[in-house]
Amino acid sequence: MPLLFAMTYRAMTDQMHDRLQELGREPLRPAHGYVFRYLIETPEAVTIVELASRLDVTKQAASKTVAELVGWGYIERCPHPTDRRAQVLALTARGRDYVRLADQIWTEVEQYWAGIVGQDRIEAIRQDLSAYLDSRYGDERVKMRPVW
Amino acid sequence: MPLLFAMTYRAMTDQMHDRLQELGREPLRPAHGYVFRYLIETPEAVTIVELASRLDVTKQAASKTVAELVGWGYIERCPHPTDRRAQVLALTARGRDYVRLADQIWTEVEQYWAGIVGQDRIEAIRQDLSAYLDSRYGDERVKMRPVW
DNA sequence: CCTAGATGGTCAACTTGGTTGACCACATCG
DNA sequence: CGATGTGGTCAACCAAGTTGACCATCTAGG
Repeated sequence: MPLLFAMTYRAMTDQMHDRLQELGREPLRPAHGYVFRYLIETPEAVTIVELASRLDVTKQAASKTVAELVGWGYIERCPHPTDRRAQVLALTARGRDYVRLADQIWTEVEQYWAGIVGQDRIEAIRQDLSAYLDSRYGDERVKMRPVW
Repeated sequence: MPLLFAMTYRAMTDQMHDRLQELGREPLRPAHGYVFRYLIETPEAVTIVELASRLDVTKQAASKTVAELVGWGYIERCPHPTDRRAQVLALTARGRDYVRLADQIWTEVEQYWAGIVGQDRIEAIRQDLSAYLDSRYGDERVKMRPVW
C-alpha cells in the first residue's frame, strides 16, 4: 500500500515536470516547491532558521537551498526590520509567477485524475489521508521532508 | 494533494520504523525493501543488472546496495547456472524472515488506518491510485524510485 | 571455429543534498 | 556592561546516486 503512495507521488510529480518541460520552464525540485509554499502561506517575515525548522533540515541545508533560489531570482533576502543579524526571505515577482504556474499545473494533474475516478473520490481520499495524519500527529506540525 | 501523498508515505514508513525499533530490529531503508520485494516476487533467477533496471538505477548503484545486503546476511550471491559472468541473487533464511516481519507490520499499519476510516475506504483508495497509475503508464512497468 | 562485439559485473572518481562543527555578528538578560 | 543565546555562513564530511573505464565471458557472423 505505501508503495502505491510512493509510486503515485512519483508519477504525479513526473507528470508535472513533463508539463513544465513542455512549457519550457525549468522544473525546480520538490524542496524548492516546499520553500515557495511556506513563503506564500506565511504572512509574517520568514527567516532561514524558521524555514529550516519547518523543512526539518539543518539551517545550513536551508541556507544552501535559499542561496540557489536567490541565484535564480525566485526569492530575495531583505534586511530584517528589527534584528540586524537576520534576513527576511520573500518571493520575487518571478517567484510568485512560478508558484501560480505550478498551482495551475497541479490542478490540471488532479483534474486528469478526477477524470478517471471522479472528483468525489478525490475528495474522499483527501479526507482519509488527512484523517490518518491527524491521528498520527495531531496538532503537531507534520514535517515534509524527503520520503526516501 | 501530492504533498498529502508524500506526507502519508513518510508518516507510514515512520510508523513502521518505530515498530521495528520497538522489536529491536534494524530498520532497513526502502531501497532494501524494494530489493527484497523483487526477489520474492520473481520466481526466475535474478541478476544485478535486472534488479538495477527494475529499480531504475545504474547497475553500479544496484551492485552497491546488494553488497550491503549480502554483508548483513540478508541475501546471497550464487553462481549462475549457465552464464559464468552472472550471479544469481537469492534471499537467505534471515532475509525471508525479515520480509515476513515487514509484511506483518505493514498489515498492522494498514489496519491502524482502517480503524480510522474503514477498510472499504482503503480498498477504494487502492483502486483509485491504481487506476491513475494504469492510465499514466499502462502495461509499462512503473519504476519505483526515490520520491524526492 | 574464431574473432568482433555485446553483456554481467566491478572499481574509481565525481555530484548532489544533506550532515556536523567552528565561527562571527548581533541580541538579550542578569 | 558582560555572559550567554541565536541568525547566519564557511568548511569538511557522508550517503547514495551518477558516469566512465575496464575485465571476463557470452554469442553471432564470416
